[in-house]
Amino acid sequence: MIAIVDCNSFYCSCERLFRPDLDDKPVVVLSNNDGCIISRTDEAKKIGVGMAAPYYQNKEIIEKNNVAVFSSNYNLYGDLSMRVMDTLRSLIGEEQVEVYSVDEAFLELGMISENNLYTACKEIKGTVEQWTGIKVSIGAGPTKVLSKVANRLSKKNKKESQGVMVLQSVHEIKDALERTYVDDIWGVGRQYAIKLHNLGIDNGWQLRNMPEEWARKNMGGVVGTRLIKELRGVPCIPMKDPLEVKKMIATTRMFGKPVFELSEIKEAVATYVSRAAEKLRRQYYAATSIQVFVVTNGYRKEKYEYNPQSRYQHSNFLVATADTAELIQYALPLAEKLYEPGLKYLKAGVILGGLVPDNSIQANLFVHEEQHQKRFLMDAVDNINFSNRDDIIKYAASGLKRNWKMRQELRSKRFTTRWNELYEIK
DNA sequence: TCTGGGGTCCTAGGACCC
DNA sequence: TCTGGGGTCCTAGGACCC
Repeated sequence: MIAIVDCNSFYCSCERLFRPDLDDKPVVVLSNNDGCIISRTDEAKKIGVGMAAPYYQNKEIIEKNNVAVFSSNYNLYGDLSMRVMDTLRSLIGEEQVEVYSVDEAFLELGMISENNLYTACKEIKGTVEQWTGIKVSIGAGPTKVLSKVANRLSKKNKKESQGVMVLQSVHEIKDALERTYVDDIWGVGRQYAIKLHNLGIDNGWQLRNMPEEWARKNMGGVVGTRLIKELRGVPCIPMKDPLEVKKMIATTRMFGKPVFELSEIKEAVATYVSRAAEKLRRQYYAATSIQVFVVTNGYRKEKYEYNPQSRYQHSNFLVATADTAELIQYALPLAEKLYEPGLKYLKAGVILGGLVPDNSIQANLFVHEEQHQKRFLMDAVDNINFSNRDDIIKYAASGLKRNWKMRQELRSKRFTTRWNELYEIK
């Protein structure tokens, strides 16, 4: 059996941890640039705040109801996420936990007897909540897809389920799938949901009973057949090896306000390269390719038209690197190639690909000793930036004025990752 | 004035090989 | 009038996820 542990309104819960006065009040957290609402509590949902909705469209209702609003504080959420995951690992074993996202993890529960599943899940939930202060919901079933179905229902009826739902018997599974619209099934997105409804397939049980061949033709090939099998209780999406390496690392941002000048775009690209390279080094990888892209608001002249268009350029390197200076040298010419005067630029991004573990470069005969020195330099820079302030040491290419920087006006303190932002008790 | 960021997997099609 | 079969690698694009 597989379980999924999911933190309730994760970002909001993190904010509440240091603001207990908000425990029963509506809270929302905004995306970068304070653009969209990306986390909301049940209280906020109840008064009609939309999920993933633009902030400005909800401003009125938010102000009227005294909703607490935060800009996203990823240092804080990342640290608390790690605590939740560490707790899970210590409870059921490192090998049994697959971290699926910042607020979710799959658990392999094969070692727990079927009769004890519910109790075990309750215990896991209780311990995580007690140790970290973050509330979670747990769903369990014979496959990942069914565990997600269970998890969703457990959240929907919190009182009745007490945040834990286990699907074991055929009868339980049938009942759960009949109560779940296809739209709410993991792996069915907007496009497929429309297609399914048009065919009269509305709930999970109906979908489960479709032939695999049909799914192969109509729901993205093998992806579709896997989904049907999982709904039938046949595991097809295995647990991932925790040691598996990433395939790409991206840093992309909307600008705080639209940008027109090449110089500003180059500054932003250099800055994003620095961020991405930091992530790369933190995981002991190096990259062999880079992709730079920009998003413009399109060619149409109509006012306020939101019609984003992206353009890409990429290049490959002969020798993998994790050196910021070198990566900047690859990236800037790409930015120049992308630039076309007169357009309005909304966003830029950098994607590092072809990742390899960086010890494989050190083994490369053709790498000069100097490369290793650069790695020491980078480590020193990373340490200083991390322990003091982001970008206290940075490359000149990434700019000093940074007019394009994103807005983050309502961010809470980084209580758990910065010495000078520790929680104060007076 | 204002709409996030960071990922994964799969497929089709082209270039190339013997 | 006629032109194989089998394979790999790469990229772009589409769908999905949180």
